[in-house]
Order: sequence, then C-alpha cells, then structure tokens
Amino acid sequence: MALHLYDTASRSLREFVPLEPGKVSIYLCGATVQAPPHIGHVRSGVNFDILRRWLQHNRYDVTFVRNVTDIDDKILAKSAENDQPWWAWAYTNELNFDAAYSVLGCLPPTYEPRATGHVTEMIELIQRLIDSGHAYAADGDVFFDVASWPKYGALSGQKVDEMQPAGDSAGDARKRDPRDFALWKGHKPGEPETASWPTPWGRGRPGWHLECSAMATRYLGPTFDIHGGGLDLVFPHHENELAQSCAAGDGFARYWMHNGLLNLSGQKMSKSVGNTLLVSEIVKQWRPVEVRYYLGAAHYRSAVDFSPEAMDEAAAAYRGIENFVQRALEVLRDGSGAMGVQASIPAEFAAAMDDDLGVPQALAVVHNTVRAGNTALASGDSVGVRRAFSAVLAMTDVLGIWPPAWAGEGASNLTPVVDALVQVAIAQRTSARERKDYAAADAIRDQLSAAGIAVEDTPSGPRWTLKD
RNA sequence: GGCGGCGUGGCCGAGUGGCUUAGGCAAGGGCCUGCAAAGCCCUGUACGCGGGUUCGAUUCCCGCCGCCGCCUCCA
Repeated sequence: MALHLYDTASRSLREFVPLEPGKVSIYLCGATVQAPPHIGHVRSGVNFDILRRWLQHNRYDVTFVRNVTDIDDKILAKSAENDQPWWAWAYTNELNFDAAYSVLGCLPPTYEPRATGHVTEMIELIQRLIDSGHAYAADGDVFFDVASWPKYGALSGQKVDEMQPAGDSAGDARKRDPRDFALWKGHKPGEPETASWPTPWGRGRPGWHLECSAMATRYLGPTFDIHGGGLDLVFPHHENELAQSCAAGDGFARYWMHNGLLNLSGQKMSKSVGNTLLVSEIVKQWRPVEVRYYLGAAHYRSAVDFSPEAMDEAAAAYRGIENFVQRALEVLRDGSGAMGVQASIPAEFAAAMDDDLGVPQALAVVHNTVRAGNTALASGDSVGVRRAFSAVLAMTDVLGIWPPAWAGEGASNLTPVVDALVQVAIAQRTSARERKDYAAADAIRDQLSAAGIAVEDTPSGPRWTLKD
C-alpha cells in the first residue's frame, strides 16, 4: 500500500503523490519565539520529524523547512517588559527552541528561515496582491481583501458570513470588511525603530500570516507538497496563508497536515491560559527519549492529555524495547559477528505507517518483535535474536527512538571505571555462588544494590545496570 | 450563533459491520531461577445513553448527554 495522508483541506485520506518524483517538500510552521518552548510545541516537532524520517526511509529526498517568527506583537511587548532589545529576546528563545527540538532527537530542518530575513520577499508578495486587486494599503497598514477571494474559508470550513463579530481589530475603520486581515503593520509610535522596515507603504513590520507564505515559497517554490502545523493554526493562520498565496497566483501547499493538541488536565496548553509545561522542566523528570516516545506514541491527529502517570507508562514501555536491544547487543557482540545484519522493516510496520502514520499500530509491531526477540534470547536462538534485533533497530530508527543513539544519555567517562569495579564484585559473587554460599552472594548483591547497581543472572552470565 | 473533533476493558491507547476482535502500563496465576531480577505463558470480553438500518453494530444512520478545539494571539 502506498503512503496515504489525511489532508485537512479535503477532509479525507489521500494517497501521497509528490509534485516531483522522489522529492518531498515540507513547510512546518515553527515557533513565534516569544517564550521558551512547552511540550505542545515539541509534540508538533516530533510528529513531523517522524513523517520526515518515514519519507526518508522510503528514499525520498526531503526538503524540510521550519520557520522562526522572530518579530511580532508579543516579542515586542515581552522584550520591553524585560528591558531587552526585541531581537535579543527573540534570539534567546530561538536558541531555547533549537535546544528543545535537539534534545528530543528532531532532525535539524533543511532550512530554518527567520521572518526578519525575508522582508524583501514579503514586500514583493504584497505588491503582487495589490497589483491584482486582492490587497489595499490603508494609512500605514496593508490589508488583504477577503471579499476579493471567494474561496476564503475553504480550508477551515468556516462560513465567512456566520463568523462571530469579535476580533480586536475587527472594528478597525480602515478595513473594507471586518474579516480583512493585516499583511503589513505600519510602525506605531513607541515601538522600536529597529522593529520596522521601509516599504512603498511606509515603515512597518510583517503581519504574521504573510511571513509564512513568503518563506514557504522562497525555499520550496510557488507550489510545494506538504504544509504542516498544529490544529489551532487552521484558522485563521493557514486559511490566510492559503488565500494570500493563491490570490497572488501561487499553487501553494498540495497537502495540509495538522497535529492534534496536547492538553494539560483537559485544557489546551496555551499562552493565554498560562498553563504551560516547559520542555526544560519535563526533561528533568524523564529521559528525553522517554518523552519522545510518549509524544510520538499517540496518533498525531489525536488529542493528548498529558499526565505524569501516562508519561511513566511510556517510559516503562520504552525501557522494554531498550532492554531487549541491550541484551541482544551483548549476545551478538560476543558471539557470531552478527553486527552486519541488514536492517529490515516488517511489512505490518510499513503498512501501519503508510496509513496516515499509524504510529500506535507500528509500535504494536515493535513490541511484538521485541517479544519474539526476548523469546529467542531465552532459548539461545541466535538467528532469531539477530532477526528481531535488526527489525527493532530499523523500526525504532524510523520513530527516532533508536536505543543506541540514546544510550549514552546518562553515561559518562566514568562508566568504564565503574564497570571494572563492579566486575570485581561480580566475580566474587560468582565464586560464592559456585560454592553455594548464597548468603555471601546475596550480601554482595545487596551491597551493589545499595550503591545503585542492579545485578541479574542471565543465560549468558551475570550483567549489571544502573538502577533508576 | 457557525465550523470541527472526541467519549473503548483498572489506566493509556489502536481498530473493525460478524473472523483467533491491537499494543503498552497495572493486577492475578504459572514457567524459569539457589533466591531474585529480567523474560516468557495464561487470565481479564470493553466499546457514553436511547432509538433505527441489518440475519448481525462498539463499528453505519438519527436523537440525546458529556467533554474538547477553532471562529481573537496560539504547535
């Protein structure tokens, strides 16, 4: 079965056929760098990282663009509150975001453009819209003329006439229609001069929606394959992007993908509610790979309600996979020179992933394979171990939870020293066991346990691990 | 008011018009082990409520209840 993806625009599962054979272009709405990232931000990052890895596994050449919105109202407001230049505030948070994506194993984007670096492209886009009668300048601002674009509302299914009056700027007298939105915002008195750029319509700064249109087409062309983001961006952000770009004559995104939101005790985590759980906090309580497992394990379109209990379960589930990989590695390493095995993805795993990235079912395949591997391990079936081992590694690589890549997390350069010391104790325990002095053997084990080291006896001899 | 989603066994979380009806965590029993640990095996028969369609619905349709998202900044 070929890859099918759920497309928000058509509200249906569509076979994925890239614009250019063998190549995939993806634009993911990244962060507005006004605050450090919370766990919902990185859920989006992890979900789309898995998409990218699956495409790459299938031999696609993927161009992955994730933008940084480094100028907007809140960045100006918060930097002023904190008595910092707006650009310093933005850059600090950009670094925070990069660190969060990185610690969770998200591959770096092919390109990571900043809004402030693409003002020229934005001005050109606005000019095209004005020239074609879809935008108008009004006293410093430039607005998109919603009435000039009959397809407005198609992506989100909003009925333009039924929308709530609301909106801070809805009553702006300069607008021809309350639904018109700003493409460009004129510089206001009191705002830093550095936060404005010269344009034919006066100094100012970009409107949020326009930035993404300009950057997406700058790096991916007028028509590209996939546009992604959180479900909360469908309206108005993506609706507006689509309207702008199409009205300007671009084809824009061919598939729209939206990840579900991550809630905290049943409520959406958001800046307005103020109930955010920062990535920097959660990785203090759980290993990053466990967090990644948790974020990736639910289907990307479902809502996830974060809880410490669910996080613990995810951690336990991941450790089951990791334990198998470690044991298999130990056995294969000393035995049969089996390290050169071909990585192979089970067909059920591929089918699950091809069905709109069915990670939950794909993980079921991983766990079933782990079980088969553990059975092989217990019975000394080295061929079975090798088969399961290579399959598990290939599958976890696609999901970005490949255990060897994360194994060094807690390790330090002391590990070999500790190993040498522990081996001395284990040798004593082994000889005690051989002379059936179990009291002495257990005493050694208890002492190691008290020191944080767990010893267990396996068919291939004793092994030790650090306890949590 | 408009648009959309969700409600599955103790918990998390897939999925399906009927078939051996995921997977994980937790629980109970067993195997293995000097004892443990890890692992393996077995057990648990669930789909919010009320109707309808059907030979048969958790799965389709209608209604209801509950929860959530969007319509304003938001991954």
